Amino acid sequence: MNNTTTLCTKINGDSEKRKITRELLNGHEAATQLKLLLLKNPNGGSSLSAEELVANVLRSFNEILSILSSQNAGIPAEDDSDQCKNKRTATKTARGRGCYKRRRSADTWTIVSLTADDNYTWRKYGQKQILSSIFPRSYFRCSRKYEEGCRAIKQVQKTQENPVMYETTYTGMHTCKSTPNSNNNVPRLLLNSQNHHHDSKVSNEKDYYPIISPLTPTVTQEHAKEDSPSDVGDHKLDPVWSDLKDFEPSIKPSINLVKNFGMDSVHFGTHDDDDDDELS
DNA sequence: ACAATTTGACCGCC
DNA sequence: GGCGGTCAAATTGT
Repeated sequence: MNNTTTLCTKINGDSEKRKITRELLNGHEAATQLKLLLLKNPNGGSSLSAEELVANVLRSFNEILSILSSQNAGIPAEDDSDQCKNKRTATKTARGRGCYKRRRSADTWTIVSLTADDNYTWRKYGQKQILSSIFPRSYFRCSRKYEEGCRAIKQVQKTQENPVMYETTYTGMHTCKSTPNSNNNVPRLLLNSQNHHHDSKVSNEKDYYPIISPLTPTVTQEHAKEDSPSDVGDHKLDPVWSDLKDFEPSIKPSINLVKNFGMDSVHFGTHDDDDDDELS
């Protein structure tokens, strides 16, 4: 894969490569054990519990993402919206409406999962019907954007191939200090199972959230340029599990899904676009 | 009353 | 000019 090659060129040093490889393998192994665990035998031949395995998977990928993010750390976030006000002035939009600059080369990470939920609080700011898909694309930004200047945004869209799956593209890292959940690295799939409401803060997502456990997100990094996606690694995967609590009694893991957690489905790619574009 | 979402308009990029 | 991303007023929810 060229993407992988491209990624490796950005890794600083062999030790990090080795670490990434190790973590990928570790995560893969944990996912495999989890698959076995969930498929049939409660103990799956593993000495670890499902929660431990999941935590292991998450930890591995978080570590990787953290490493990757460190490649790009230190690139300062640009201030929102002010400069565009200068640029665009008041000819059309006195308050700067429509005044923005696209973020073409920010870090983007795509997760294909059975849920788009996560533990961050997102504020929906738009939804559009996209030509390439019959399903609308929803746009979210971190609810702490204005409080803490957090620049994380995400796009959520059902996949056409498999409408129960959601493709969530995260752009930029969380610069807010919000800790989405106190159980940051502890999957909650077996916790709080009684309630059945997908009331993440993003209410409209629940319109098409599946009530199926998001067992195996496919993570794709499309860009790795300006911000470090560590937040993505630190927290974003967790959310995936948050909906499990709703589905816990009837988890029916899919082999197909599980296999997505194999290394083959973790795609890290980079786009070499210019990186001066920013959201307004 | 405040917060979050919806939705049409606006704008940049291709 | 079309498409996709963002803004913000209006609407809805808590």
